[in-house]
Amino acid sequence: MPKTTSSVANSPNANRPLDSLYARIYARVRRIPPGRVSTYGHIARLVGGCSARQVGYAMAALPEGSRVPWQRVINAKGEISRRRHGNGTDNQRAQLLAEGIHFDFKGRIDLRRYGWLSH
DNA sequence: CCTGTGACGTCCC
DNA sequence: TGGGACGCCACAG
Repeated sequence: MPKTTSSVANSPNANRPLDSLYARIYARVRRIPPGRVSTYGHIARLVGGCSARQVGYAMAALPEGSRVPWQRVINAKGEISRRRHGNGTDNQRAQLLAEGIHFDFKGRIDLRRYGWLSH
């Protein structure tokens, strides 16, 4: 067994997905219903043992066409977080609009209205 | 091993 | 209300 921690997909726990941290993050994200959103930090606290940044990494690591509703995870300010590489933000906004989520004039989502928190 | 980076969050002014 | 500084930490090279 190699000492170094490899990537998620190649991790030694790959055949035990529910034991991997990323899988627990994904499981939590899957529970956000359509038309609602949660935040990176909130998911991190619910899962436990990880930071908001890691949740962002987990979302970035999702393969294209994943069943995980990553578009429902936004930042604590109610904004769609900007990718450094690529333009996935437009896609995310379009998907959320399609779910009936309203963006204010500054492009933000009202978490008091759409936030799926404490779940 | 060391360093830079990033789909974040909290504080402070 | 807004923007910058800083903390954070897994990953990749």
